[in-house]
Amino acid sequence: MCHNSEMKHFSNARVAEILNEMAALSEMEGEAFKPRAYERAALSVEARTEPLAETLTTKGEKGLEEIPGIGKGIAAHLAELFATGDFAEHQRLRTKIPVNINELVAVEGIGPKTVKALWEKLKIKDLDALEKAARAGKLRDLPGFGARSEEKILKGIAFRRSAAGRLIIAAALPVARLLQQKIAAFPEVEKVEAAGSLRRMKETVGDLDFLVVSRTPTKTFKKIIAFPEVNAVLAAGDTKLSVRLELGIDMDIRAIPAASWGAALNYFTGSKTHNIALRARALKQGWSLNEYTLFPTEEALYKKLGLTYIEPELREMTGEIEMGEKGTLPSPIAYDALKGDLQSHSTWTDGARSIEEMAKAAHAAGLAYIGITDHTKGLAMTGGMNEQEFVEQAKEIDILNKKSKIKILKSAEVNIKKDGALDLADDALAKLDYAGASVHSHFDLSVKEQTRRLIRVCEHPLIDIIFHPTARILNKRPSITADWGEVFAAAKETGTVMEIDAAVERLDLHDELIKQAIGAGVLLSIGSDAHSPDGFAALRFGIAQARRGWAEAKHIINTRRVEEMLRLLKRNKKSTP
DNA sequence: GCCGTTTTCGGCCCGACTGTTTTCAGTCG
Repeated sequence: MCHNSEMKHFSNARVAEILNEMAALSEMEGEAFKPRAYERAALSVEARTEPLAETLTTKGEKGLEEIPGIGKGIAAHLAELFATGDFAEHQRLRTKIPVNINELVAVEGIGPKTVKALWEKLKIKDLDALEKAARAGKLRDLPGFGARSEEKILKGIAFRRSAAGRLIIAAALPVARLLQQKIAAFPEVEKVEAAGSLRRMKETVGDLDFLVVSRTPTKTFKKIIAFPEVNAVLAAGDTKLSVRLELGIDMDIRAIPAASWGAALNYFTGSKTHNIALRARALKQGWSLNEYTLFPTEEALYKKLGLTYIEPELREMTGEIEMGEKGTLPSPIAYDALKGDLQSHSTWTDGARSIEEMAKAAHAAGLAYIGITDHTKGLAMTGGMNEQEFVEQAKEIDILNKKSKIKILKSAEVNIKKDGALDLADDALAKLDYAGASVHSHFDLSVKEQTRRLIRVCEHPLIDIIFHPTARILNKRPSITADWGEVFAAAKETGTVMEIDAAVERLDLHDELIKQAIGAGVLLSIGSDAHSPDGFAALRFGIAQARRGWAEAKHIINTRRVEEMLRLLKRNKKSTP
C-alpha cells in the first residue's frame, strides 16, 4: 500500500512519456502487440484531466484499471512507479538499452528498431552522439543505411533542434492552469494570471510567465519553490522568481502591485514587437509606458492609447495597431462558437471509440452535429476503408441518427495520392454528406508538384474540404511546401474549404496561413480530428489558432447550423455559369 | 499488455513508401 505522503510525484504528461518509452522499449524487444498497448495507454493518460496520482490515492489500482487502455499490468506498473519512483520492468528494459529513446525517436524517420541498432553497433545514446556519427559518415556502415539516410537524419535533427525547448500549447496549458489554481489558493495572493505566449495562445510556448499580486511575495515564492512540479530554482528575489519545471521549461513569476496590473499584464503578455509599438505610441502622445505605469486594467491602457481593446491572440504586430486605431479590428471567433465538428474518427478505422460513443461525447461537448471522417484504404496502417465498407458504415449511421441527440454526418478522410488523385471511387464519395481529403505521404515534393497536387484536389467536385493542408506535426515534421497563394486561389475558385485541424500536435492550417486564406476569400472549417471522446477538447486550440489568424465566425463554416453549413459546401452549390 | 452483447483466451498488425536493397526492414498515423 502506498500512502499519499510517500508518493512520488509524476504528472500525467510524465507518465505518458514513460509509457511511450515502454512502447519503444518493447518494440525493440521485438514484441508485436505490447508496444501498441503501451501507446494506447500513453494516449489515454495524456488526454486525462484528473492527475493519475489522485486517481490512485482515491480509488487505488482498481481506479487506474478503469482508464481505457490501462489494465492490470500497467496499473501495477504505475502503482509501483508512484510508490518507488520507477518500476522493475522499466528498469530491466532500460538497463538493456540505456539510451535517451524519446529524444531519438522524436527525430522523423527514426524508430525504435533504428535506435536499437544505433546503440548496439555504435553506442549512440542521444541526439548529440547521433549527429556526430551522421556527420562523420559512420551511419552508412550500418546494414540498411546509406549516405541518404545520414542526410535525412541530419535534416531531422536540425528540425528537431530548431523546436527544442518549446512545448506545444496543449501540453503547457493544463500545467499552467494547475499552477495558477494552486497559487490562487494562497491566502496572501490577490490575483494571479499566466501571461506570455501562453496567453496569446501561440502554438508552442518556450516558458511560462506568471504575474501575481501578493501581500507577501517572498512567502508566495517560497511556497511555489516547494511545488512538486518545480525541479530547480534559477533565481529568487523579492519581485521575481524563476524556476525550472518538471515539464522541461522554465517559469518566471513576477510580483507586482495591483495598481499597475493592467500595464504589467500587457507588458508580460507581449508580443515584444506589439509592446514596442504601444510604447512608441505612448511616447508620441507625450507619456511613457512601461510595466509599472499605473493602469489597473489592460482595457484602460488601450483606451488611453486611443485603441480599441486588442485580444491577446491578435498581438503579433500584423496590423492590429492600425486597425485598433481605426476601430476596424475583426471580432475573432468566440471560444464557444462552434456548432459542429467536421473531422472525427471511430473504431471503423483508427479511432478508439464507436461512432455512437463519439457522437455522445460530441453532444456532451456542446455540439449539434459531428462528421465521421474515417480513413480510406490507401492508409492501410489505420485500417482504411474501401467503398463497400463505407456503404456498411452509412447503414450504421442511418440507424444511429434515428435516436442520436446530435446529427451524425457521413464523411471520409480520403487519402491524397502522390499525383493528387484520390483513393476512393467517385460514386462512393457521392454518397457521403461531404468529403475531406488529406496528405499523408510524399511530404517533400517540389513546390511545383505539391502545388499542382493540392490544386487537383481542389478541382475535384466531390472533395469539399482539404484536411490539415500543410500536414505538419509540431516539433517533428515541417509543413509541406506549396505555393499557398495559388492553392488558396484554386480553393476560392472551386469553393473548396480549408480546414484548421485542431489536433494538438497539428494546428494546421496555422495562424499565418489562416490569415492568408481569409484574405484570398477562402472559407474555413475547424475539425477536432478526435480519435477518442477526449479529442473534442482540442477544438479549443483550433479556435485559438483561428483567432490568431483573425478569423471571425463568418469565416468558419461549422459555426453555422448543420443545414446552413451543408449549403456552403461545393457539392451542394449550383454550378456557376 | 489490453480487451470482450461473437471471446476471460486468442484476437490484435491492416499496407504504402523509403532507402536500401536483389528480397527486405523500418517507419508512419
